[in-house]
Amino acid sequence: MSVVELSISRRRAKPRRTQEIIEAAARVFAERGFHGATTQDIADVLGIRQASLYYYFSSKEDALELVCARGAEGFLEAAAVIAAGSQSPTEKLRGLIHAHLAPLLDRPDFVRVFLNERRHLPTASRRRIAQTMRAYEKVIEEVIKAGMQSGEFRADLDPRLVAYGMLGMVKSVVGWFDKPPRVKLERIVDEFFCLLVGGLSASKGGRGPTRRRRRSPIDL
Amino acid sequence: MSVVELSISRRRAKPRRTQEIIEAAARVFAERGFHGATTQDIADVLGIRQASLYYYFSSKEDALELVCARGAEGFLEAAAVIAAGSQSPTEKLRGLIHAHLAPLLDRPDFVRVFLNERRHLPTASRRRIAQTMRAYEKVIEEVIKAGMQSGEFRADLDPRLVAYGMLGMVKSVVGWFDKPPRVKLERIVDEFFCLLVGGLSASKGGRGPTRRRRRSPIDL
DNA sequence: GCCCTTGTCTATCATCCTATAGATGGAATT
DNA sequence: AATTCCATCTATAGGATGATAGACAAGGGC
Repeated sequence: MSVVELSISRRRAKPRRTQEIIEAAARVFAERGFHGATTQDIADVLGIRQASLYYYFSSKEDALELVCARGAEGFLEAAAVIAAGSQSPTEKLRGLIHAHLAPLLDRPDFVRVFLNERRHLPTASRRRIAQTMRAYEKVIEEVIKAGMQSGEFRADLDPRLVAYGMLGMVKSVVGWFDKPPRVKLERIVDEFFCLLVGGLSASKGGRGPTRRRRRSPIDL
Repeated sequence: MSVVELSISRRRAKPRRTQEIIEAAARVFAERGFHGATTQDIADVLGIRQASLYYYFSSKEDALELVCARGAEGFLEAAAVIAAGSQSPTEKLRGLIHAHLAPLLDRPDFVRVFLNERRHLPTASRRRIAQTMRAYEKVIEEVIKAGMQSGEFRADLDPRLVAYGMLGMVKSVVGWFDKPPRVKLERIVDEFFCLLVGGLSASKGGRGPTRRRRRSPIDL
């Protein structure tokens, strides 16, 4: 068996099970927090022995890194693509909200762990993620700034605070979106977008962006 | 010494030091999370022995309860007072934002622990706090509903989602308000209020609430 | 001077938890 | 059929951690 074949079979065989292991870790970390969770808890979810986990990761911290990596995956990239596009700042804002919320649908636990437990990562990877997130915030801030400069957004607010406010709003969704009563994610995007752009006040002449009533079949 | 005097002297003597102990616990819990923190860490902050802590609380969990209790203190009450007042919904909204942020000034660590670590409380107190918080959310939702019914707020948004959005926004402040570059809390209130009520869009006739330029000497 | 209270200390236990080492059984490969 | 590889197991080391028990020093009231 050649080296190439070996690495291929490794890439075929391991990932399936490894994925399951990491998913279990994500679930447990999300539920109890990193330090509140034991490797035994993870093993229980999988129905295997605690020590068997170490075949897949080399330490509990390592498992956290794997989970966080997947939880953080794509945020910056997706935002950067949207920001670099040719839409108006208002349209971009909608895209950014949507892009931030979309990962909650397919990997909520990973996102949760990434958001809540990343501070427990070893210094190196924590720094790396922090840097990525700063860049992410920057992207959003720049879109807001652009909108202010183009006259599309009001210019009397601090773009950084607006960015933080919006981020806080969307980040908090992870805490309740899958608890009853369940709200369709697309509706959250819609409402938050309208709220952010148009504001709560009814006393407006030309009210912000017209609300999209129905959306194209698959947009998510 | 009568029973009454005894209980008075207890309430005079202990609280000073007890306060310091709980403050240390709050600091450590805020920094490392409940399970990530050890009683030794708390003792180190105080410069005493780990075992000495147990003179002040009976278990680590008990310490968490004390910290969380103080962190949660007053939120619901302050909001209820504002909601019951005679101001307009718009004014009330400003008050609610302010009331939520104010505790960050004098006890940020307690609030942090309350927000991030309350899930690790023993079931009983966790339930109690959860209930209080639901009531708190309800108060905010009702103010928003009232504004919609009075025609002061736009009525095409889901009041619950608006409440969640606003809460997410203000809750996130605990994560960055005391990191450089520091922003005066009153300014955060102001900007978030304007953003929420007026929206980001510049295309409005009568723009939401006029921004308060200078505020009365002491409002906090 | 005596005694009680208060706050802290020393010493220690028992438990829990991560991580390692090496064995085992079955599947795949040769 | 023999060998190798993979995934899991058993057993356990080793350390950290929460908590208890009891000693002790300082200070105030009697």
